[in-house]
Amino acid sequence: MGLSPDDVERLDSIVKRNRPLHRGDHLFREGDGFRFLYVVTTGSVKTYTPSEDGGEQVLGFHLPGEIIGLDAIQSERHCCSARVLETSAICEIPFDRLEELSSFIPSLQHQMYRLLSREIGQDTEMLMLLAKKNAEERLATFLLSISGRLRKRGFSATDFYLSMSRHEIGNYLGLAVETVSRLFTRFQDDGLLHVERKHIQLIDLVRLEAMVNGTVNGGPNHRHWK
Amino acid sequence: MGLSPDDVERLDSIVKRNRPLHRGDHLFREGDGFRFLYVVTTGSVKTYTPSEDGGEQVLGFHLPGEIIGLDAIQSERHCCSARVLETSAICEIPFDRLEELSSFIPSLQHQMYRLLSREIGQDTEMLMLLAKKNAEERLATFLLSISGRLRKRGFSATDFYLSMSRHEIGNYLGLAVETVSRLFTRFQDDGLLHVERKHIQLIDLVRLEAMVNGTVNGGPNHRHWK
DNA sequence: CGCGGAATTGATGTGCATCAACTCGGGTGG
DNA sequence: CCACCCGAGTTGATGCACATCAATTCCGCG
Repeated sequence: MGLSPDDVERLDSIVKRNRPLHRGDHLFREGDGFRFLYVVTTGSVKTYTPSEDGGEQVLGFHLPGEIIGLDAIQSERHCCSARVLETSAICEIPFDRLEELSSFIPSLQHQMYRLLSREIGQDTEMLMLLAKKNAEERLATFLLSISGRLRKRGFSATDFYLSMSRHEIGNYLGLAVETVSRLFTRFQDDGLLHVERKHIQLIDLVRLEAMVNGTVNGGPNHRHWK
Repeated sequence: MGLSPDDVERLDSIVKRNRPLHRGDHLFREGDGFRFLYVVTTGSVKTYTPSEDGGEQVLGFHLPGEIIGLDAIQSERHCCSARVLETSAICEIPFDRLEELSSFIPSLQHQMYRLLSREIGQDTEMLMLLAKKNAEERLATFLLSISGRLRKRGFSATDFYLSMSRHEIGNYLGLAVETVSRLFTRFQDDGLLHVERKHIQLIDLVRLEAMVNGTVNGGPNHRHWK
Protein backbone atom coordinates (compact mmCIF):
# COMPACT_ATOMS: atom_id res chain seq x y z
CA MET A 1 0.00 0.00 0.00
CA GLY A 2 2.84 2.34 -0.70
CA LEU A 3 4.67 2.09 2.62
CA SER A 4 8.43 1.52 2.89
CA PRO A 5 9.59 -1.65 4.71
CA ASP A 6 10.63 0.53 7.64
CA ASP A 7 7.20 2.10 7.79
CA VAL A 8 5.52 -1.27 7.62
CA GLU A 9 7.63 -2.38 10.56
CA ARG A 10 6.73 0.72 12.55
CA LEU A 11 3.07 0.13 11.84
CA ASP A 12 3.41 -3.52 12.66
CA SER A 13 5.01 -2.74 15.99
CA ILE A 14 1.90 -1.08 17.36
CA VAL A 15 -0.49 -3.84 16.29
CA LYS A 16 -1.39 -6.28 19.02
CA ARG A 17 -2.52 -9.82 18.19
CA ASN A 18 -4.96 -11.23 20.68
CA ARG A 19 -5.81 -14.78 21.53
CA PRO A 20 -8.86 -16.10 19.69
CA LEU A 21 -12.33 -14.97 20.71
CA HIS A 22 -15.36 -17.21 20.67
CA ARG A 23 -18.94 -17.01 19.45
CA GLY A 24 -20.83 -14.43 21.46
CA ASP A 25 -17.78 -12.58 22.84
CA HIS A 26 -17.88 -8.82 22.57
CA LEU A 27 -15.10 -6.73 21.05
CA PHE A 28 -16.79 -3.69 22.52
CA ARG A 29 -20.24 -2.43 23.43
CA GLU A 30 -22.11 0.73 22.59
CA GLY A 31 -20.92 3.47 24.91
CA ASP A 32 -17.51 1.96 25.62
CA GLY A 33 -14.60 4.38 25.35
CA PHE A 34 -12.81 4.26 22.01
CA ARG A 35 -9.14 3.27 22.10
CA PHE A 36 -8.61 0.66 19.41
CA LEU A 37 -9.45 -0.12 15.85
CA TYR A 38 -9.93 -3.83 15.25
CA VAL A 39 -8.99 -5.90 12.22
CA VAL A 40 -10.50 -9.32 11.65
CA THR A 41 -7.78 -11.88 10.88
CA THR A 42 -9.93 -14.99 10.75
CA GLY A 43 -13.59 -15.59 11.55
CA SER A 44 -16.33 -12.98 11.44
CA VAL A 45 -17.88 -10.22 13.51
CA LYS A 46 -21.18 -8.42 13.45
CA THR A 47 -21.70 -4.82 14.52
CA TYR A 48 -25.10 -3.66 15.73
CA THR A 49 -26.88 -1.02 17.77
CA PRO A 50 -28.82 -2.62 20.60
CA SER A 51 -32.04 -1.09 21.88
CA GLU A 52 -33.39 -1.30 25.42
CA ASP A 53 -35.98 -4.01 24.73
CA GLY A 54 -33.49 -6.55 23.42
CA GLY A 55 -34.09 -5.57 19.81
CA GLU A 56 -31.26 -4.43 17.59
CA GLN A 57 -30.25 -3.14 14.19
CA VAL A 58 -27.44 -5.09 12.57
CA LEU A 59 -25.08 -2.58 10.95
CA GLY A 60 -22.69 -4.92 9.23
CA PHE A 61 -20.84 -8.22 9.05
CA HIS A 62 -17.06 -8.10 9.03
CA LEU A 63 -14.93 -10.75 7.34
CA PRO A 64 -11.17 -11.36 7.39
CA GLY A 65 -9.15 -8.30 6.40
CA GLU A 66 -11.88 -5.86 7.34
CA ILE A 67 -11.61 -3.11 9.90
CA ILE A 68 -13.99 -2.21 12.72
CA GLY A 69 -14.43 0.92 14.80
CA LEU A 70 -13.91 3.80 12.36
CA ASP A 71 -17.27 5.30 13.34
CA ALA A 72 -16.09 5.85 16.92
CA ILE A 73 -13.26 8.29 16.16
CA GLN A 74 -15.43 11.37 16.28
CA SER A 75 -17.05 10.87 19.67
CA GLU A 76 -14.23 8.93 21.33
CA ARG A 77 -16.94 6.46 22.22
CA HIS A 78 -18.30 3.42 20.43
CA CYS A 79 -21.76 4.04 19.06
CA CYS A 80 -22.41 0.39 18.24
CA SER A 81 -21.59 -3.01 19.71
CA ALA A 82 -19.41 -5.66 18.08
CA ARG A 83 -19.81 -9.36 18.73
CA VAL A 84 -17.94 -12.25 17.13
CA LEU A 85 -20.09 -14.74 15.23
CA GLU A 86 -17.67 -17.67 15.36
CA THR A 87 -14.23 -18.40 16.79
CA SER A 88 -12.18 -15.51 15.42
CA ALA A 89 -8.76 -13.91 15.63
CA ILE A 90 -8.82 -10.13 15.94
CA CYS A 91 -5.97 -7.59 15.96
CA GLU A 92 -6.05 -4.43 18.05
CA ILE A 93 -4.56 -1.15 16.84
CA PRO A 94 -4.34 1.67 19.40
CA PHE A 95 -5.80 4.60 17.52
CA ASP A 96 -3.76 7.31 19.26
CA ARG A 97 -0.55 5.55 18.23
CA LEU A 98 -1.83 5.11 14.70
CA GLU A 99 -2.79 8.76 14.48
CA GLU A 100 0.61 9.84 15.74
CA LEU A 101 2.35 7.52 13.29
CA SER A 102 0.28 8.81 10.40
CA SER A 103 1.62 12.33 11.04
CA PHE A 104 5.12 11.10 10.31
CA ILE A 105 4.24 8.83 7.41
CA PRO A 106 2.30 10.78 4.77
CA SER A 107 1.44 7.67 2.79
CA LEU A 108 -0.05 6.12 5.93
CA GLN A 109 -2.10 9.25 6.47
CA HIS A 110 -3.28 9.00 2.90
CA GLN A 111 -4.27 5.37 3.42
CA MET A 112 -6.22 6.34 6.50
CA TYR A 113 -8.15 8.98 4.58
CA ARG A 114 -8.88 6.47 1.84
CA LEU A 115 -9.97 3.87 4.36
CA LEU A 116 -12.42 6.23 6.03
CA SER A 117 -13.67 7.43 2.68
CA ARG A 118 -14.22 3.86 1.52
CA GLU A 119 -16.32 3.19 4.58
CA ILE A 120 -18.55 6.12 3.61
CA GLY A 121 -18.88 4.75 0.09
CA GLN A 122 -19.93 1.36 1.43
CA ASP A 123 -22.55 2.92 3.66
CA THR A 124 -23.88 4.71 0.59
CA GLU A 125 -24.22 1.39 -1.21
CA MET A 126 -26.19 0.01 1.71
CA LEU A 127 -28.38 3.09 1.74
CA MET A 128 -29.27 2.55 -1.92
CA LEU A 129 -30.09 -1.06 -1.18
CA LEU A 130 -32.51 -0.17 1.58
CA ALA A 131 -34.09 2.76 -0.22
CA LYS A 132 -34.65 1.23 -3.64
CA LYS A 133 -34.24 -2.53 -3.79
CA ASN A 134 -36.92 -5.13 -3.21
CA ALA A 135 -36.47 -8.22 -1.08
CA GLU A 136 -35.02 -10.45 -3.79
CA GLU A 137 -32.56 -7.79 -4.96
CA ARG A 138 -31.46 -7.27 -1.37
CA LEU A 139 -30.67 -10.91 -0.72
CA ALA A 140 -28.90 -11.29 -4.07
CA THR A 141 -26.81 -8.21 -3.31
CA PHE A 142 -25.98 -9.56 0.12
CA LEU A 143 -24.86 -12.95 -1.18
CA LEU A 144 -22.72 -11.43 -3.93
CA SER A 145 -21.17 -9.03 -1.44
CA ILE A 146 -20.12 -11.89 0.83
CA SER A 147 -18.96 -13.83 -2.21
CA GLY A 148 -16.80 -11.02 -3.54
CA ARG A 149 -15.24 -10.26 -0.17
CA LEU A 150 -14.33 -13.90 0.38
CA ARG A 151 -12.85 -14.16 -3.10
CA LYS A 152 -10.64 -11.14 -2.48
CA ARG A 153 -9.23 -12.96 0.52
CA GLY A 154 -8.53 -16.14 -1.45
CA PHE A 155 -11.56 -18.12 -0.28
CA SER A 156 -14.09 -19.73 -2.57
CA ALA A 157 -16.55 -17.21 -4.01
CA THR A 158 -19.19 -19.84 -4.70
CA ASP A 159 -19.04 -22.20 -1.75
CA PHE A 160 -19.12 -20.86 1.78
CA TYR A 161 -20.74 -21.00 5.19
CA LEU A 162 -22.76 -18.12 6.55
CA SER A 163 -21.80 -17.55 10.16
CA MET A 164 -24.84 -15.40 10.90
CA SER A 165 -28.43 -16.55 11.49
CA ARG A 166 -31.35 -15.94 9.15
CA HIS A 167 -32.67 -13.56 11.76
CA GLU A 168 -29.49 -11.49 11.58
CA ILE A 169 -29.50 -11.48 7.79
CA GLY A 170 -33.09 -10.28 7.76
CA ASN A 171 -32.42 -7.63 10.35
CA TYR A 172 -29.42 -6.37 8.37
CA LEU A 173 -31.35 -6.26 5.10
CA GLY A 174 -34.50 -4.74 6.59
CA LEU A 175 -36.52 -7.91 5.98
CA ALA A 176 -38.44 -10.37 8.15
CA VAL A 177 -36.86 -13.75 8.89
CA GLU A 178 -39.65 -15.50 7.03
CA THR A 179 -39.00 -13.46 3.90
CA VAL A 180 -35.31 -14.39 3.94
CA SER A 181 -36.18 -18.04 4.40
CA ARG A 182 -38.69 -17.99 1.56
CA LEU A 183 -36.19 -16.28 -0.74
CA PHE A 184 -33.53 -18.90 -0.06
CA THR A 185 -35.92 -21.67 -1.05
CA ARG A 186 -37.11 -19.74 -4.08
CA PHE A 187 -33.54 -19.04 -5.22
CA GLN A 188 -32.81 -22.73 -4.86
CA ASP A 189 -35.93 -23.73 -6.79
CA ASP A 190 -34.89 -21.32 -9.54
CA GLY A 191 -31.48 -22.96 -9.76
CA LEU A 192 -29.60 -19.87 -8.60
CA LEU A 193 -27.89 -21.57 -5.69
CA HIS A 194 -27.87 -24.57 -3.40
CA VAL A 195 -28.58 -24.00 0.27
CA GLU A 196 -28.46 -26.35 3.20
CA ARG A 197 -28.69 -24.60 6.53
CA LYS A 198 -25.67 -22.28 6.68
CA HIS A 199 -23.88 -23.86 3.76
CA ILE A 200 -24.32 -21.88 0.53
CA GLN A 201 -23.22 -22.79 -2.99
CA LEU A 202 -23.79 -20.16 -5.62
CA ILE A 203 -24.63 -21.73 -8.97
CA ASP A 204 -25.72 -18.99 -11.37
CA LEU A 205 -23.64 -15.90 -10.60
CA VAL A 206 -24.70 -14.24 -13.84
CA ARG A 207 -28.39 -14.28 -13.03
CA LEU A 208 -27.66 -13.17 -9.47
CA GLU A 209 -25.72 -10.18 -10.83
CA ALA A 210 -28.62 -9.35 -13.11
CA MET A 211 -30.93 -9.39 -10.12
CA VAL A 212 -28.77 -6.92 -8.19
CA ASN A 213 -29.19 -4.36 -10.92
CA GLY A 214 -32.94 -4.78 -10.81
CA THR A 215 -32.90 -5.98 -14.40
CA VAL A 216 -34.56 -9.37 -14.14
CA ASN A 217 -36.13 -10.31 -17.48
CA GLY A 218 -33.88 -7.80 -19.18
CA GLY A 219 -35.72 -4.61 -18.25
CA PRO A 220 -35.92 -2.09 -15.47
CA ASN A 221 -38.56 -2.99 -12.97
CA HIS A 222 -41.76 -1.16 -12.21
CA ARG A 223 -40.39 1.66 -10.06
CA HIS A 224 -40.24 4.70 -12.30
CA TRP A 225 -37.33 6.40 -10.57
CA LYS A 226 -34.83 3.62 -11.00
CA MET B 1 -11.61 23.57 16.74
CA GLY B 2 -8.29 23.54 18.48
CA LEU B 3 -6.18 25.27 15.82
CA SER B 4 -3.78 28.12 16.59
CA PRO B 5 -4.45 31.48 14.84
CA ASP B 6 -1.47 30.78 12.59
CA ASP B 7 -2.88 27.40 11.63
CA VAL B 8 -6.28 28.87 10.93
CA GLU B 9 -4.63 31.37 8.61
CA ARG B 10 -2.73 28.65 6.79
CA LEU B 11 -5.92 26.68 6.35
CA ASP B 12 -7.78 29.77 5.26
CA SER B 13 -5.16 30.54 2.63
CA ILE B 14 -5.93 27.42 0.63
CA VAL B 15 -9.70 27.88 0.68
CA LYS B 16 -11.14 29.44 -2.45
CA ARG B 17 -14.43 31.33 -2.38
CA ASN B 18 -16.37 31.11 -5.59
CA ARG B 19 -19.02 33.36 -7.05
CA PRO B 20 -22.56 32.25 -6.29
CA LEU B 21 -24.03 29.28 -8.10
CA HIS B 22 -27.66 29.03 -9.14
CA ARG B 23 -30.43 26.47 -8.94
CA GLY B 24 -29.57 23.50 -11.14
CA ASP B 25 -25.83 24.18 -11.39
CA HIS B 26 -23.57 21.23 -10.76
CA LEU B 27 -20.67 21.25 -8.31
CA PHE B 28 -19.52 18.00 -9.87
CA ARG B 29 -20.93 14.94 -11.57
CA GLU B 30 -20.50 11.25 -10.94
CA GLY B 31 -17.24 10.14 -12.54
CA ASP B 32 -15.55 13.54 -12.41
CA GLY B 33 -12.01 13.55 -11.08
CA PHE B 34 -11.75 14.44 -7.40
CA ARG B 35 -9.72 17.52 -6.54
CA PHE B 36 -11.77 19.58 -4.11
CA LEU B 37 -13.87 19.27 -1.04
CA TYR B 38 -16.74 21.74 -1.01
CA VAL B 39 -18.26 23.61 1.92
CA VAL B 40 -21.68 25.20 1.68
CA THR B 41 -21.58 28.81 2.90
CA THR B 42 -25.14 29.79 2.09
CA GLY B 43 -27.90 27.99 0.23
CA SER B 44 -28.26 24.23 -0.15
CA VAL B 45 -27.02 21.36 -2.27
CA LYS B 46 -28.26 17.87 -2.96
CA THR B 47 -26.04 14.90 -3.74
CA TYR B 48 -27.39 11.98 -5.72
CA THR B 49 -26.42 9.06 -7.89
CA PRO B 50 -28.02 9.32 -11.30
CA SER B 51 -29.03 6.22 -13.26
CA GLU B 52 -29.09 5.89 -17.03
CA ASP B 53 -32.85 6.24 -17.41
CA GLY B 54 -33.07 9.63 -15.73
CA GLY B 55 -33.93 8.17 -12.35
CA GLU B 56 -31.80 8.87 -9.31
CA GLN B 57 -31.20 8.15 -5.65
CA VAL B 58 -30.88 11.27 -3.51
CA LEU B 59 -28.04 10.69 -1.04
CA GLY B 60 -28.30 13.83 1.02
CA PHE B 61 -29.11 17.50 1.38
CA HIS B 62 -26.33 19.81 2.45
CA LEU B 63 -26.98 23.01 4.40
CA PRO B 64 -24.66 25.89 5.33
CA GLY B 65 -21.56 24.74 7.16
CA GLU B 66 -21.69 21.24 5.76
CA ILE B 67 -19.00 19.57 3.69
CA ILE B 68 -19.34 17.65 0.44
CA GLY B 69 -17.08 15.19 -1.34
CA LEU B 70 -15.58 13.07 1.44
CA ASP B 71 -16.73 9.89 -0.28
CA ALA B 72 -14.53 10.60 -3.29
CA ILE B 73 -11.16 10.47 -1.51
CA GLN B 74 -10.71 6.74 -1.91
CA SER B 75 -11.22 6.44 -5.65
CA GLU B 76 -9.97 9.91 -6.66
CA ARG B 77 -13.23 10.15 -8.52
CA HIS B 78 -16.66 11.40 -7.54
CA CYS B 79 -19.13 8.59 -7.12
CA CYS B 80 -22.17 10.86 -6.92
CA SER B 81 -23.32 14.12 -8.45
CA ALA B 82 -23.92 17.37 -6.56
CA ARG B 83 -26.38 20.01 -7.69
CA VAL B 84 -27.33 23.25 -5.96
CA LEU B 85 -30.99 23.58 -5.03
CA GLU B 86 -31.09 27.38 -4.77
CA THR B 87 -28.69 30.27 -5.25
CA SER B 88 -25.76 29.24 -3.08
CA ALA B 89 -22.23 30.22 -2.12
CA ILE B 90 -19.78 27.33 -2.03
CA CYS B 91 -16.11 27.20 -0.97
CA GLU B 92 -13.57 24.96 -2.65
CA ILE B 93 -10.76 23.29 -0.73
CA PRO B 94 -8.08 21.55 -2.79
CA PHE B 95 -7.77 18.17 -1.09
CA ASP B 96 -4.09 17.61 -1.88
CA ARG B 97 -3.20 20.89 -0.17
CA LEU B 98 -5.43 20.05 2.78
CA GLU B 99 -3.84 16.63 3.12
CA GLU B 100 -0.37 18.12 3.00
CA LEU B 101 -1.30 20.74 5.57
CA SER B 102 -2.76 18.14 7.89
CA SER B 103 0.61 16.39 8.04
CA PHE B 104 2.10 19.47 9.60
CA ILE B 105 -0.78 20.33 11.88
CA PRO B 106 -1.69 17.34 14.03
CA SER B 107 -4.85 18.96 15.32
CA LEU B 108 -6.01 19.49 11.75
CA GLN B 109 -5.31 15.86 10.99
CA HIS B 110 -7.33 14.94 14.04
CA GLN B 111 -10.22 17.12 12.86
CA MET B 112 -10.10 15.44 9.48
CA TYR B 113 -10.35 12.00 11.05
CA ARG B 114 -13.25 13.17 13.19
CA LEU B 115 -14.98 14.71 10.19
CA LEU B 116 -14.74 11.52 8.16
CA SER B 117 -15.82 9.45 11.13
CA ARG B 118 -18.82 11.69 11.70
CA GLU B 119 -19.90 11.19 8.12
CA ILE B 120 -19.88 7.44 8.73
CA GLY B 121 -21.99 7.91 11.83
CA GLN B 122 -24.52 9.98 9.90
CA ASP B 123 -24.78 7.33 7.20
CA THR B 124 -25.46 4.81 9.95
CA GLU B 125 -28.34 6.94 11.21
CA MET B 126 -29.80 7.03 7.73
CA LEU B 127 -29.38 3.30 7.41
CA MET B 128 -31.39 2.78 10.59
CA LEU B 129 -34.08 5.08 9.27
CA LEU B 130 -34.48 3.14 6.05
CA ALA B 131 -34.26 -0.28 7.64
CA LYS B 132 -36.60 0.18 10.57
CA LYS B 133 -38.74 3.29 10.45
CA ASN B 134 -42.15 3.65 8.87
CA ALA B 135 -43.20 6.52 6.65
CA GLU B 136 -44.34 8.88 9.40
CA GLU B 137 -41.20 8.28 11.50
CA ARG B 138 -39.08 8.95 8.43
CA LEU B 139 -40.63 12.30 7.65
CA ALA B 140 -40.55 13.38 11.31
CA THR B 141 -36.87 12.43 11.48
CA PHE B 142 -36.16 14.34 8.30
CA LEU B 143 -37.88 17.50 9.50
CA LEU B 144 -36.16 17.43 12.88
CA SER B 145 -32.82 16.84 11.19
CA ILE B 146 -33.25 19.92 9.02
CA SER B 147 -34.51 21.84 12.03
CA GLY B 148 -31.54 20.92 14.20
CA ARG B 149 -28.98 21.68 11.52
CA LEU B 150 -30.49 25.09 10.86
CA ARG B 151 -30.57 25.87 14.57
CA LYS B 152 -26.87 25.03 14.90
CA ARG B 153 -26.18 27.63 12.25
CA GLY B 154 -28.26 30.31 13.97
CA PHE B 155 -31.37 30.03 11.80
CA SER B 156 -34.85 29.40 13.11
CA ALA B 157 -35.41 25.79 14.06
CA THR B 158 -39.17 26.03 13.72
CA ASP B 159 -39.73 28.23 10.68
CA PHE B 160 -37.95 27.51 7.44
CA TYR B 161 -38.25 26.94 3.71
CA LEU B 162 -37.50 23.58 2.15
CA SER B 163 -35.43 24.13 -0.96
CA MET B 164 -36.05 20.62 -2.28
CA SER B 165 -39.19 19.28 -3.96
CA ARG B 166 -41.55 16.70 -2.48
CA HIS B 167 -40.27 14.33 -5.10
CA GLU B 168 -36.71 14.76 -3.83
CA ILE B 169 -37.77 14.35 -0.21
CA GLY B 170 -39.59 11.15 -1.07
CA ASN B 171 -36.69 9.81 -3.07
CA TYR B 172 -34.30 10.58 -0.21
CA LEU B 173 -36.53 8.91 2.39
CA GLY B 174 -37.39 5.91 0.24
CA LEU B 175 -41.06 6.96 -0.07
CA ALA B 176 -43.40 7.84 -2.94
CA VAL B 177 -44.16 11.52 -3.56
CA GLU B 178 -47.81 10.92 -2.74
CA THR B 179 -46.96 9.44 0.62
CA VAL B 180 -44.86 12.48 1.54
CA SER B 181 -47.66 14.79 0.48
CA ARG B 182 -50.25 12.87 2.48
CA LEU B 183 -48.02 12.91 5.55
CA PHE B 184 -47.58 16.67 5.38
CA THR B 185 -51.33 17.18 5.36
CA ARG B 186 -51.81 14.63 8.12
CA PHE B 187 -49.12 16.24 10.28
CA GLN B 188 -50.84 19.57 9.75
CA ASP B 189 -54.27 18.17 10.60
CA ASP B 190 -52.78 16.69 13.76
CA GLY B 191 -51.41 20.09 14.77
CA LEU B 192 -47.78 19.05 14.51
CA LEU B 193 -46.83 21.72 12.03
CA HIS B 194 -48.05 24.26 9.53
CA VAL B 195 -47.18 23.75 5.90
CA GLU B 196 -47.77 25.93 2.89
CA ARG B 197 -45.87 24.78 -0.16
CA LYS B 198 -42.19 24.92 0.78
CA HIS B 199 -42.72 26.98 3.91
CA ILE B 200 -42.69 24.86 7.07
CA GLN B 201 -43.46 25.90 10.63
CA LEU B 202 -42.94 23.24 13.25
CA ILE B 203 -45.49 23.58 16.06
CA ASP B 204 -45.20 20.56 18.32
CA LEU B 205 -41.53 19.59 18.50
CA VAL B 206 -42.16 17.33 21.48
CA ARG B 207 -44.60 15.09 19.65
CA LEU B 208 -42.37 15.07 16.59
CA GLU B 209 -39.47 13.89 18.75
CA ALA B 210 -41.66 11.17 20.20
CA MET B 211 -42.50 10.02 16.70
CA VAL B 212 -38.85 9.71 15.73
CA ASN B 213 -38.28 7.21 18.51
CA GLY B 214 -41.19 5.15 17.29
CA THR B 215 -42.97 5.71 20.57
CA VAL B 216 -46.22 7.27 19.47
CA ASN B 217 -48.93 6.63 22.07
CA GLY B 218 -46.24 6.00 24.63
CA GLY B 219 -45.25 2.50 23.56
CA PRO B 220 -42.95 0.78 21.12
CA ASN B 221 -44.68 0.02 17.88
CA HIS B 222 -45.60 -3.33 16.46
CA ARG B 223 -42.22 -4.45 15.14
CA HIS B 224 -40.82 -6.89 17.68
CA TRP B 225 -37.16 -6.15 17.05
CA LYS B 226 -37.26 -2.45 17.77
C1' DC C 1 -54.39 34.22 -20.19
C1' DG C 2 -53.03 29.73 -20.76
C1' DC C 3 -49.55 26.25 -20.44
C1' DG C 4 -46.86 22.75 -17.70
C1' DG C 5 -44.72 20.87 -13.94
C1' DA C 6 -45.48 20.31 -8.83
C1' DA C 7 -48.56 19.07 -5.37
C1' DT C 8 -52.64 17.21 -3.59
C1' DT C 9 -56.33 13.86 -3.11
C1' DG C 10 -58.81 9.54 -3.96
C1' DA C 11 -59.17 4.54 -5.48
C1' DT C 12 -56.94 0.34 -6.07
C1' DG C 13 -53.26 -3.12 -5.93
C1' DT C 14 -49.40 -5.70 -3.92
C1' DG C 15 -45.03 -6.91 -1.57
C1' DC C 16 -43.82 -8.04 2.44
C1' DA C 17 -44.80 -8.17 7.59
C1' DT C 18 -47.24 -10.56 10.75
C1' DC C 19 -49.43 -14.47 12.89
C1' DA C 20 -49.56 -19.30 13.44
C1' DA C 21 -48.34 -24.08 12.96
C1' DC C 22 -45.00 -27.27 12.14
C1' DT C 23 -40.25 -29.48 11.31
C1' DC C 24 -35.64 -30.03 12.03
C1' DG C 25 -31.28 -30.59 14.47
C1' DG C 26 -28.29 -30.16 18.13
C1' DG C 27 -27.38 -30.14 22.87
C1' DT C 28 -28.39 -31.94 27.53
C1' DG C 29 -29.27 -34.90 31.10
C1' DG C 30 -30.97 -39.18 32.67
C1' DC D 1 -27.24 -43.95 23.82
C1' DC D 2 -31.62 -42.36 23.52
C1' DA D 3 -35.53 -39.16 24.94
C1' DC D 4 -36.50 -34.86 25.50
C1' DC D 5 -36.42 -30.05 24.69
C1' DC D 6 -35.77 -25.64 22.74
C1' DG D 7 -34.28 -22.36 19.54
C1' DA D 8 -33.66 -21.89 14.45
C1' DG D 9 -35.69 -22.47 10.27
C1' DT D 10 -39.41 -23.42 7.14
C1' DT D 11 -44.08 -23.07 5.24
C1' DG D 12 -48.83 -21.39 4.82
C1' DA D 13 -52.71 -17.90 5.60
C1' DT D 14 -53.95 -13.29 6.33
C1' DG D 15 -53.56 -8.21 6.81
C1' DC D 16 -51.78 -3.79 6.12
C1' DA D 17 -48.69 0.06 4.94
C1' DC D 18 -47.38 2.07 1.27
C1' DA D 19 -46.78 2.05 -3.98
C1' DT D 20 -49.13 2.73 -7.98
C1' DC D 21 -52.61 4.55 -10.99
C1' DA D 22 -55.69 8.26 -12.06
C1' DA D 23 -57.86 12.65 -11.74
C1' DT D 24 -57.76 17.46 -10.18
C1' DT D 25 -55.99 21.60 -8.42
C1' DC D 26 -52.55 24.81 -7.75
C1' DC D 27 -49.11 27.99 -8.65
C1' DG D 28 -45.09 29.96 -11.46
C1' DC D 29 -43.90 31.68 -15.65
C1' DG D 30 -43.91 32.93 -20.37
